[in-house]
Amino acid sequence: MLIATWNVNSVRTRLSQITNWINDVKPDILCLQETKVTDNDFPLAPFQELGYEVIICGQKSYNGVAIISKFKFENVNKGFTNDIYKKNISIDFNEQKRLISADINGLKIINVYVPNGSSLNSEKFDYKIKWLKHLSTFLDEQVRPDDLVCLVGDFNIAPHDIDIHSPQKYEGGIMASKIEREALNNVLKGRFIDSFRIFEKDTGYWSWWDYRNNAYELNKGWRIDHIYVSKNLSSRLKSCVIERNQRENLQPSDHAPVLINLDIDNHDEDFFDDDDDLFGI
DNA sequence: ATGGCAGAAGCATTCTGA
Repeated sequence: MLIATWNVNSVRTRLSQITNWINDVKPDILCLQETKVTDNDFPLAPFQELGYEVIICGQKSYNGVAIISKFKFENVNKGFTNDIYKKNISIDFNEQKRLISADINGLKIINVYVPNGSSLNSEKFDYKIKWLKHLSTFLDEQVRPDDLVCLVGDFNIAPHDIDIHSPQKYEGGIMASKIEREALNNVLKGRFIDSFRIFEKDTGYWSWWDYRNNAYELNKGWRIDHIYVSKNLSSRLKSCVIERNQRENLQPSDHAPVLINLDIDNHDEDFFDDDDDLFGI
């Protein structure tokens, strides 16, 4: 089962690149961020024509998330759930469309677009940290111990120094600060693992390159897009790759897709069933 | 310290992103 996340920086501008990539890779589930479009104007048909269902949670100009799936959706949540939501009376975290989740083919898929935060002394940074705390509470209440969970998206945080091309230059700054990393760890709380780091321990792998300063050509990137899976899925992970060639498209997104292959189609029980059938022949 | 590049809104230029 192929599951992907991609900050596309406008689904309408990137539409043909996304459908081309779907035709090429044929993911089972694709989570999008920064769709930058209202639900009324979201281009559903191109994905439906490829045999996918779509759920969307968008707004005008900014933010916006969507999930595209070969399988049907159950228990769809757009934004934070009401029970969580009403506990915070100071900030309306559902105003900005940054969260969508659903149960898909036995998995709980949670797609996030974490706020960027601008700079450490800004109000936006304060919002980013509070948003992550809110997400942590959301997970506390939504996720059961035995759930099979994929928490994916653009986290706008490099988890470690090896996830930045020049860690000394950006040390302690936005997307690299201790405060953000601790807020992220509080979300993960030891219950999730970073799929990419199961397969690759080295530095030099990026999912985002700034449009400015020729960053892609100079390979000055950051790894800020992540696929976290619950620990009970770790033995099912077959691969995790960053599709960096998508950053070489004409008029590309500044992010590349991240893709995992999860072996949940062949449970042990199924193997036994197959064996029984074979012996019966 | 600032801008650089890109998208949306909307028609000149501003806001936002990371």
